[in-house]
Amino acid sequence: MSTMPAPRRRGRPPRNSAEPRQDTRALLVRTGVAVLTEKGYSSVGIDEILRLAQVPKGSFYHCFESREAFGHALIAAYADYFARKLDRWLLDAATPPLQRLRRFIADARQGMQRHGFARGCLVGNLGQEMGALPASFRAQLEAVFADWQARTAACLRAAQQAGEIGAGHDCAALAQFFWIGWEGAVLRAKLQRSAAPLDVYAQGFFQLLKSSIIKQ
Amino acid sequence: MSTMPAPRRRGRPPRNSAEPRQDTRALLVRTGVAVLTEKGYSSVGIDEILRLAQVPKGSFYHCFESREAFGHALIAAYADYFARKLDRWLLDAATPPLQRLRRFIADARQGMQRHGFARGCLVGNLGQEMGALPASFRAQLEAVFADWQARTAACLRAAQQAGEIGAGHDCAALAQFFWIGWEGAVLRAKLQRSAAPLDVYAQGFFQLLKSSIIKQ
DNA sequence: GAAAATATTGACCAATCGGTCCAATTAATA
DNA sequence: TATTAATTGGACCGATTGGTCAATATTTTC
Repeated sequence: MSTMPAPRRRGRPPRNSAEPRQDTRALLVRTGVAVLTEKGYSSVGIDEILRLAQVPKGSFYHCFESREAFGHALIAAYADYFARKLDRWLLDAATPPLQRLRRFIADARQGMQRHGFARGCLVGNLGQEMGALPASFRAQLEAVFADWQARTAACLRAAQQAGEIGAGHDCAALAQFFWIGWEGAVLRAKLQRSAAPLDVYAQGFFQLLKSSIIKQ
Repeated sequence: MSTMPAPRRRGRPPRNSAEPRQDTRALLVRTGVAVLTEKGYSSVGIDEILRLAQVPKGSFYHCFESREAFGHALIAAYADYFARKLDRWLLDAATPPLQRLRRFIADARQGMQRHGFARGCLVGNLGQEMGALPASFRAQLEAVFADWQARTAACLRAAQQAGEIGAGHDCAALAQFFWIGWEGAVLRAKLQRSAAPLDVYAQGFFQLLKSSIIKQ
């Protein structure tokens, strides 16, 4: 988070400057994602975001209709950021498919380490909090998982075609399994402030990939 | 939750009646566990518990020093309840070890279904929220996972001795893997309001157990 | 230059938060 | 019966919550 000066003038913004003053909105989203990946939704008030981003309350409610709308925007921004990250690793044609997955995991691991294992996954956090969240979040969160799983399944099918994993595997089910458990691993890594849970989980998952399955 | 009448008289309680008036405390713990397994810690205020349990605030602060102390009591109660549940299944000598684990999973699955997949795991919930929780919770939550994993590892070792799983497996690591991923599965089951994530995860885990491992 | 459009600002609001405090009530003790 | 211990009950407190709004500042359009 670059808490740069970003003077932010009042009054109607000049039309030329890129989008119609998306600076403030983008700053709020960046700050919000950073805070919510660490603390979740329920425990973070708007004022905390505002204080960190140095944005007054009026500006917030100019950019977002409500806290709930802000939450939706954060999920969307995070999902998009993460989908691009997944593609960067999982579509790298120069690398064997299974190795791509390993590299994504290593990248995610490094990301958590960089933040001292304080930040987890925004979607996982809100998923866990679903019982206390506005109902509108549920469909959005489910869709994000479905998207990530689809991208992962495609990579696993590539691995299958490359002969890296057995033809008997159900790649969609494997991708589902991966993301179900991976979110648990991120949870534990946060709790233990350690990469060990990520490593344990990754090792087990690749072990599972090695097993050749006949019966579904 | 049996919201029985339980009139709860004021004034000094009679000494004979079991423990020195543990009714109110136990009621608060029961209510708290029920609510927090669904909504987590951060989003649940004391007043909500009090309203549900029909207990006035003065009684709460007579039983617990603070909301934080209440949280610790809830974790302890839940961990104890769950450890007994684990033992009931995993130490059942009349059943093959792997079948014991399957039965525990089936029981947990049934438990979630019974509550319409609204309630998850208290320890998982608070673990996810750790970034927003008082620091004192961390060690307690870690210890609970360590305990559950130890009980599970013992069952896996029994399976190993019975020849149900390969001798090459590291049972402690497998148990760790199981609980890391299982919490993720519970999270997803809550999000999707469906048992499917539990089933997908369980199937993958038992598939992993079937694979014989040489290299650790 | 006047008017309209757009964005910023922070004081303000009702509701709720965790927590305090003490009167009221009842049982045990003397 | 008087005193003390234990527990209930709920009014109250300062702080914080999500959200509103009128005032202000700036640019565009006429």
